[in-house]
Amino acid sequence: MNSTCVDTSLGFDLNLNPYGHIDEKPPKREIQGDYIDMERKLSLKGEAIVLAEELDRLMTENKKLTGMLASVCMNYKVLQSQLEDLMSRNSENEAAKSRKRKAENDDNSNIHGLNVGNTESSSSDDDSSKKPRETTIKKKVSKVFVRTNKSDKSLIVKDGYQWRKYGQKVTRDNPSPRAYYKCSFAPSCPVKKKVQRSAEDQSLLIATYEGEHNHPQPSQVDSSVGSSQAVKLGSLSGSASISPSRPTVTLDLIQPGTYDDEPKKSVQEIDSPAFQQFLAEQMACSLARDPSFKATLAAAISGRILDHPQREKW
DNA sequence: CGGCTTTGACCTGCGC
DNA sequence: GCGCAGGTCAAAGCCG
Repeated sequence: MNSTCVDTSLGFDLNLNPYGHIDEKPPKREIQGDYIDMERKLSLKGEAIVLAEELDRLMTENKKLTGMLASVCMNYKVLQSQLEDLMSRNSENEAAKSRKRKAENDDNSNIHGLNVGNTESSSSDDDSSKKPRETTIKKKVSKVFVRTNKSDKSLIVKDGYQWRKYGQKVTRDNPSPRAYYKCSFAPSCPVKKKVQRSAEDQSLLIATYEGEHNHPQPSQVDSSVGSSQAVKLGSLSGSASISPSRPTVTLDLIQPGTYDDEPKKSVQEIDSPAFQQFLAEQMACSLARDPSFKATLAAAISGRILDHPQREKW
């Protein structure tokens, strides 16, 4: 996610004093000497001064807010880098675990991310009159975390592709079963998907994708309405599938207050305004938890408060 | 009736 | 070689 700092400069150009400087006098009118007119002039001048002061105050506030936003952006970037660091460490641990068990012999193909679904027999395959196992061929592996409701027991992760479930197992280190899916859109598509609830967080579904689709996303083919979603999802999952070292994306698909009516939130909802709003709230929440952000905010607020009485006595 | 899910059996790799 | 655990197969059942 690119953090683009929006220029919040409000551009206050209220044109409060069309005559340039506040002391600059307006064109003379011929009714000088009239007492009422003098009074009006004086009050107008005072009003102009007040407005100019207000303008000055707003500009200062604008500057402060811009500064605050810059600091928020900076904090966000720091948090993002920390998160990435944490995620990379986690996936390294995971990779080390799996290496123990698998004793991989396929590092070469991993480097290039090729050989996806390639079941051609190699020289060592001569003795395999059995089915050619794809487990010996390294594929692109990506993980996607999908947050669902704890009460939702289904192991369904909607990602725009068609999947056929071909197995389910209860694994040793996790009480919740793991579901196995194959891509059913194209018979030749080698992509497999494993879906299991996180042992630590039952509301978190972990979908592990193996391989790459050799066909476009079904929803992309279908309709123009679905295509916009499909494109977005495509880019999303793309960002999650580059390398096994940092291949994770978390989708928090719970929308407050709406889940009970619609238990299976799909990934497609990331495009909805409600999701965007929720995302914004989550970001705000994350930022609020950051001590440095709090300090910056407190400094800005206290500065604002201390500033205020000075202005009020004008 | 075709496609999908379920589920027990089977296969394979690994550690001991 | 044996046992264990993960992964896959395929028959049976379900559903639209």
